[in-house]
Amino acid sequence: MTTKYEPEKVEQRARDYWDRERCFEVTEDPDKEKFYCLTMFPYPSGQLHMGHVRVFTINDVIARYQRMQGKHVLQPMGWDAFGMPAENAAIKHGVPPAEWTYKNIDYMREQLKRLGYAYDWSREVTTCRPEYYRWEQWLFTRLFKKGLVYRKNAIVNWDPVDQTVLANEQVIDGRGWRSDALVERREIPQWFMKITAYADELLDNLDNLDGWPDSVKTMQRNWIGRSEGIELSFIVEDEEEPLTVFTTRPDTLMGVTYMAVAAEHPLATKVAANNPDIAAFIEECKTSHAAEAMMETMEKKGLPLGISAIHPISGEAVPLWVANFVLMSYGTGAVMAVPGHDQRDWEFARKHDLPVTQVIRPADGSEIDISEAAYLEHGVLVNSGDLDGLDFTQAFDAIAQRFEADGSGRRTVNYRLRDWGISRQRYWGTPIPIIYCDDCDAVAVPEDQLPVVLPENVTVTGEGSPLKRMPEFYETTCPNCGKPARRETDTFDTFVESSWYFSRYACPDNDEVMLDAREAYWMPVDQYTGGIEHAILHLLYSRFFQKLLRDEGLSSADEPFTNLLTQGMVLKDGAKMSKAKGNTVDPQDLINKYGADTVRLFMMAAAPPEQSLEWSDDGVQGAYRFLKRFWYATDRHCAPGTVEDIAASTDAQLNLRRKTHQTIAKVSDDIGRRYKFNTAVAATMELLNAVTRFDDTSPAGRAVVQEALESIVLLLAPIVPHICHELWQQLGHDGSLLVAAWPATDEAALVQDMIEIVVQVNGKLRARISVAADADAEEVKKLALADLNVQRFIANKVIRKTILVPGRLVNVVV
RNA sequence: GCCCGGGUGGCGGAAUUGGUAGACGCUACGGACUUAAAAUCCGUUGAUUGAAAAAUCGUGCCGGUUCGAGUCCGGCCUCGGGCACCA
Repeated sequence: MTTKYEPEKVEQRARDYWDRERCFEVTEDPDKEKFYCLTMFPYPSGQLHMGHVRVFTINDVIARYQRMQGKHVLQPMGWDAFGMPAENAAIKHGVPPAEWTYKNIDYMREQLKRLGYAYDWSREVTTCRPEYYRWEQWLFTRLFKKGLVYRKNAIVNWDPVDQTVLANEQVIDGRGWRSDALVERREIPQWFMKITAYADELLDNLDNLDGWPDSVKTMQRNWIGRSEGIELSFIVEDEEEPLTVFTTRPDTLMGVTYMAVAAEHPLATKVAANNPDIAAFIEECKTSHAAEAMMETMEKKGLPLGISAIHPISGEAVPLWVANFVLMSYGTGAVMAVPGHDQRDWEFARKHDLPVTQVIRPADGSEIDISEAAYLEHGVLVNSGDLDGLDFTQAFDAIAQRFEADGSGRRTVNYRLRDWGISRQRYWGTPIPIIYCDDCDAVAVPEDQLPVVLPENVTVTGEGSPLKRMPEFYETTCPNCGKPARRETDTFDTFVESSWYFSRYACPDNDEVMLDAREAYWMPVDQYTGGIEHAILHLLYSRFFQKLLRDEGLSSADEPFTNLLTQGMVLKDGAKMSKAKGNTVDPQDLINKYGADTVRLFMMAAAPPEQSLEWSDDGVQGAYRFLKRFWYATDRHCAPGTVEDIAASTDAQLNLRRKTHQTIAKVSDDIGRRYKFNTAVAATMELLNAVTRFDDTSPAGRAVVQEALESIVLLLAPIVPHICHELWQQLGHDGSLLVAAWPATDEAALVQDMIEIVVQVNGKLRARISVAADADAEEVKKLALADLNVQRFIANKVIRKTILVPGRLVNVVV
């Protein structure tokens, strides 16, 4: 008699067991080897989407596998609970963001539990709770006193109708997403964290992150963008202040034919005062988008300012332009243009009939035509007076010395990385703990007045932050002088919360200190898994925060994440699934229909973790069918009763045993080293197929099947834990599968007498031959040449050479 | 525009260090079982040629290195991610 596979019931029983036994709650145990296994925590958007299921399942598989390896595994879960969607929902439905968020969290927590993830729920962290964000407010005030946070003006997207600051994604074709008004660039004062102070360490430490993908490290290196160059000053006619520029190519200095400043540059502002054309141009630049991608792709425009700088070597006048592609926030807001040796300068010069001068020639003496394109390579200087003939390094040094001698320039290092602007003019975020006093300026909220609690019962309209309309929030007194003062109403960028939550999981209940001794036990995270879209910002900010925490004496770890796995996106219709695009797929339907194990299995079988995965409803059936086959195969095998331990003897029995141990070896490598869960699933499917085909109910045959099925249960336990929990007991085991050890490969079972060798002639496959596993090279070649089909292709030809790849192939070259 | 990835049958993917291209699964088709359907089981499934044995072509495009290239090199095309206020 067979029992039906009913995933709903099977999974309920497994979950009840794990809950009852508190299987996944861990405490610090110095005698055990810890393994901290973490995914990027989710934003509580309402329901889980396929991207969540993918990343959480990947991480759960690793956590459960490591546990079977005997590690003491911590896998926590929490909520990145502040953010824009809650405000958008509030505008749309009139529900306060807090209420909406907590409701979503409750629903999504149940979904996660239904999926059977091995989380230690006792450590749950929710970033919108004061007991969490108070500590980042506290850290902020410490950094403020240390000088690592400061205030300066920065450009934002301003919606003049809604009277509010817009995120880049809320600007659509230059217009506000709700008001449809033309968006303006506006400068407002904002708080910044000095990430640039750690630029070199963030860059250098990448070399030690062996457990990170090269692609992510490369992206971060390029993002930091360290470049060595010279900062030098040009005297501007009739101006007191010289114009300072940074260049990595001082060797091209004699090729400077014009200079350009940003629209926001003081020189441009000054000229605009008496020049309506320039004023209009600057005004036009104000309506452009704040995002760099937009700046880089828009048409390069500029106007001559009508004033000139003096070339510091030749003494010639160099015309000054204002241009929309020069960024005020990068470098000095001014550039020297060398159209002969910079492609963008070249194109701009062509368009505006500015002279193009060649000052570099190729070192190999080849001819170039500067009128066709800019020559970008390093070479030898020409048309540069006494610098002619120098190479790049010599010219760099000569020019650096010349400027350093008279104090008008210096060698310096420039970074593409900018300081991190953390102010947001939004309500649903951590209040920035600053008080503004007319006499004392900006004052940090004293420690004993923290946290600054965000009021949760508010109405959000979409026109500015509700905090600005709440005197009961912003009216306060100066902690310094006691006079009436005003609280900061801006909140933190939500990346602040996600930059240290992984440490807080170690001690989420501590209301005395930010981090305690438990942090030292668990940190750093051994395995961090998350989307590739976070390759730069979140991961770089988290690395930065780790260094801040270390330098505050709160942690001893230099880096937060030892090993990083970046999973690809789940795409729908070729695009990233996102709340904004509304192309999400709700996995709940699939869970209801097939159970969590089927969904987990399908996600793992469909693609390797690092690749993006185009979502399709097909294929889930296959995963479900496999689990049913697995269930019935075990059921059928167990029905006759106890299995005796009898050694395999027939060829078929030995073959199945070999397949079993080949599979153990393969899956161990796939999960433990390669993180290729799709091929691990395929291998166990092959093994089950072999079990199903194996037709031998003799005592020895049943013993071999018992071993094969037990192996499948153990190998699949991390991926489909519920069904394995039940089948493990059915196979006669009393204890929990969770404490079972990962299976070991029996090398003796892998031994084969005969192996297959491929025979090629001139690299083309012509035959497969069977040879003794211990046959020597000559014997294999002899057998290869003796094959009839091989003979057809080498007949009447001279064998020039024979290549033998031991155990694999022979290639006969004729 | 710049940086980082990807492109293999009808589809998702496999091929781990330059050595059998298409494992495993899905779909489709054929068959078994059934009064019937569902479920399940068995078989076929890159293209072309062939009765078969087998042969030729084939991993986005063009070229190169090699006895041998999906894999390495050069140049393109195309799709995806990131570009600092989506998370």
